[in-house]
Amino acid sequence: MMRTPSSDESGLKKGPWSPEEDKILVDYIQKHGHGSWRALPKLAGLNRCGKSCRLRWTNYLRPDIKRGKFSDEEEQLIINLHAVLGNKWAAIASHLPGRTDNEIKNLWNTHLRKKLLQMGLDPVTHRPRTDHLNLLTNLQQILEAAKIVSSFTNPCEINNALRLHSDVTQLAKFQLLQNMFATPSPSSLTDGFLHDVLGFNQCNNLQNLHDGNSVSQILPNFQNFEAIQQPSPSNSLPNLVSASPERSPVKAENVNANSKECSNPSSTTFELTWGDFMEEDATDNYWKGFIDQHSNQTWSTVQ
DNA sequence: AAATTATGCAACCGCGCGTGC
DNA sequence: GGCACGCGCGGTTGCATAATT
Repeated sequence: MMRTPSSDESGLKKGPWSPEEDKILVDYIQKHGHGSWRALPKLAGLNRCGKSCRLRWTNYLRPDIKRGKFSDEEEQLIINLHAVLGNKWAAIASHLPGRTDNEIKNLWNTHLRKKLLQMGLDPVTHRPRTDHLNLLTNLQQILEAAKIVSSFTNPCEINNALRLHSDVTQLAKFQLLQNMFATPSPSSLTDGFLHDVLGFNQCNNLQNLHDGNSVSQILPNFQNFEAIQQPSPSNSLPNLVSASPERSPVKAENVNANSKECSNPSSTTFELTWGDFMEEDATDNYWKGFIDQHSNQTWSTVQ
């Protein structure tokens, strides 16, 4: 780990610290305090710059440092503090005894940032994401489903799978719009975006209308989606959802009923729960398993 | 089993701020 | 006011290790 030991043009050592160097630094500071960091290396007999000594001490050698895995409580505290303070790692660290700004910054960049993204939250604003990248992620999952659909040979399977695919597409669109509506004057909510990406026609003035309205007030065919949207205590949602629906059984036919953009609005007969959609990874295997299961059991009755 | 890719994290770097002259 | 210096912060790097192919 770390860099290869080396020295810069001034002859000072750089890179990882040896146990001997650590001991010299610890011994010196325990005896004399750090005083002037700039003067410390010479006084202690270290071939390092003062900056390197300060970093090594504050991030690793300080006796009050707490090492080891962050607890769930600590992680949640960091997320909460980050929502208020932003990337002020030192300020955040001051609320977590024994943790350094560097450690917290690393934790954020390697774990917490991804965690928020997976929850459909923007790691900068902590608000639901409305950017195209998130949409593309959702659409990618839909395309994965479509890929599986295309592997079917039974016309009945294809018909039912396409209906499911249409429902999921509608759901993704609905959630994207809902997140956009939650943002004051979202820059991405343009007519071009709505037409080209979501396929909506006659969306003039939607940008102006959105403030204070719910999605379904403007687009009535999404009423049934909105009816099932509820806040969720869960913090582990796949990218498909940005808003947080609670696990609640809903018949697929309800989803389909008002989906005018669905090529075949007739209802399906199988039952699915939103939990099936929301709380599993939308992977090939997941979709395959999901579709296989339903095609084997109830889909075959739909002709 | 080997090669490749992804991840974690200690350490470095540049910049801005505060302080003293 | 302007300059120099020291310090601390946040962003980034690059290596070791883990995971995947």
